[in-house]
Amino acid sequence: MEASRSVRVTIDDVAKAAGVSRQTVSRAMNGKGDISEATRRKVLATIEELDYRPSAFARGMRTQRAGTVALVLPDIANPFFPAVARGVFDAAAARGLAVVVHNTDADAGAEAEAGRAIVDAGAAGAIGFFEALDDAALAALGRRLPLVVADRPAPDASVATVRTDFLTGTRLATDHLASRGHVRLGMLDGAVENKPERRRAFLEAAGGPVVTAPPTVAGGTAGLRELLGRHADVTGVFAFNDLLAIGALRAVKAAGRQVPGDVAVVGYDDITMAALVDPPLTTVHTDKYELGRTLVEVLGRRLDGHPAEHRTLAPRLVVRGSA
Amino acid sequence: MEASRSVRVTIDDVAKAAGVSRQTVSRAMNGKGDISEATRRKVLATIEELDYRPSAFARGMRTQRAGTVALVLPDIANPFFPAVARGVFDAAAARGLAVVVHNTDADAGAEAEAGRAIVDAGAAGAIGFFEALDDAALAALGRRLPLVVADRPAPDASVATVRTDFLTGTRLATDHLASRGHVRLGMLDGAVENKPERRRAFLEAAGGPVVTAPPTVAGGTAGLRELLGRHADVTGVFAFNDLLAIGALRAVKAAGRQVPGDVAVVGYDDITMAALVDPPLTTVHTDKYELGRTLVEVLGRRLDGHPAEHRTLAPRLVVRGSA
DNA sequence: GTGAAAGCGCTAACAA
DNA sequence: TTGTTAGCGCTTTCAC
Repeated sequence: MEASRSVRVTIDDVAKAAGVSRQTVSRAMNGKGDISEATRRKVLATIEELDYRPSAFARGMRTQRAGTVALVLPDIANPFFPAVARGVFDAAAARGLAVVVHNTDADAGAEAEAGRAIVDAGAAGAIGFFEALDDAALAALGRRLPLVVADRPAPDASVATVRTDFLTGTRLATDHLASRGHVRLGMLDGAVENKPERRRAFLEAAGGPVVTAPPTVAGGTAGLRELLGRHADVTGVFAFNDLLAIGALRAVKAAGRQVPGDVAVVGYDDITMAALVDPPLTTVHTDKYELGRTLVEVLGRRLDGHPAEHRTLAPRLVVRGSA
Repeated sequence: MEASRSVRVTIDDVAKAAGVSRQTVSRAMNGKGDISEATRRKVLATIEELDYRPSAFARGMRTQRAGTVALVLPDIANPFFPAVARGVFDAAAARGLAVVVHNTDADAGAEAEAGRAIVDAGAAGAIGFFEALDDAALAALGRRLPLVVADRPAPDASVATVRTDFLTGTRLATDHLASRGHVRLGMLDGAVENKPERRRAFLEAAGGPVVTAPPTVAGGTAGLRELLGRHADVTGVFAFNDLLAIGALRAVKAAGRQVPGDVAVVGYDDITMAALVDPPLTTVHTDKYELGRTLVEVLGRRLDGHPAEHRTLAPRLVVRGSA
């Protein structure tokens, strides 16, 4: 008893079995060109019967396009991105698209290399977070295939975008801190390329000292120490993301001070962890799943021949215990 | 001014430019067959010069194998998996493999469908967590392509495995609780298919009541209430994973009782969140990144013609505040 | 509405 | 060591 020799069922086998030509089979399965309902049905039945699966390679060779979309992101281990990715996977699966993930660490070289790999692979399109690549390179990529970028301005009319409204989100945070009586605010900004909006919005809205740190828990701890060390009068802290905010929370507590009594902290993103730390983090919620879903939706419309769209997702403040 | 018309550079263009045959170009870039060092260098230089990129489709059509590996997992939004995925991405990138991710929600139908898609796409191999698919179907998949499964016994000699040692991990947890003076232990088991090991190990090692709940924070909260409601004498709780454990922590605190004073909790996995909750979670650490890396390594050896291997990763206990 | 011919770009097998 | 031949399975003309 041996494993069944798997000889590939080709379009010709189906054609022969259904008593039609090869192109008729192609027409039946792709729904293109004129074909009588009767033949169509017969062919489809034969396909089913023989369990025929068209070769992605052969098809790609003709069309120069695979049924694959690329998802580019800095770090899947950063809790913001899995939630986005989940939205991408679900929406892509619903459209019958496979998703190839490229992890770049927000490195310009890695992002460029990912772009090259994506083009070489003949992906139907690409979506993602390009945090280091310059506009020219991004626009060039957008000329090679349908491209939707997240949380970044379009470098080019051909590139679609989906953005979360940082300005509003930041206002939400600083207004909340102000409403709690904090007059001197500080910001923990993430050391991330191409993301000046939150800082700019903070400076406009509240105008306090800004310390830059890696967007991690450890970065938040170090950053907060530096911030309060240099500006002892700061009582309200706005962080670039929740990881930084959680680090800040820990630093405040470690210094023997109270949150939010002595120092209030507001984060950004509302990652799962935010609700579970002590005190629970007050943060600006962005719908990460929806962001992922929308990226695919916008790409899908692009694939269907529509022009590049630009969507914006509205954030909202979630008040918990930290501010 | 128009976008540069992108006419594809083919192997024939390179051959012509280098003054050799098409096959020689193929040999030069794939390092197969005999070729003189001089020609090889010349061809490689020409490739560079023309910026030639071989067509993945054409290559796949000949070889019936793409430079792609599939990663199958239940839910990228569950914090255990991003860490594994990161290890997979890094190791795959180092081998020049692209990674296609299939999110299955541990649903048997979705896992089967993912398998079909993987085979159809001509993936070089597949790795992942099949939590619902039966052994027969898994073995069948393993016959179609190199397959490495995580945290599950091999269904077949052709299927390689990488597992974390649940038995040892569970012992570590129950022994620790015992050493802290807890005589009556309970377990919060995850409602997950094909994962009886932790429960079995718990029953053997400590033998207390087991409550099953969805492996989430909410599940842990509900599960702990049920556990303590039915078995008031339980003072030490072992959870299937950290999410459940964190939920349990919250339930204990919500009931006005102390952790670890009244009830001690030990989790499993050591997700990032574990160190950040209050009290910090004592948990069994498994190296998720290493798991992902090893999955790719074992697949790579398979791809290089070696037989299916079986690796086991050792867990270790991380004592924090909750037990 | 359907079929025949052509060819996408590559590599395995064989010939030189 | 290098070149030639053949063909992977599909879709896009174009003819009927």
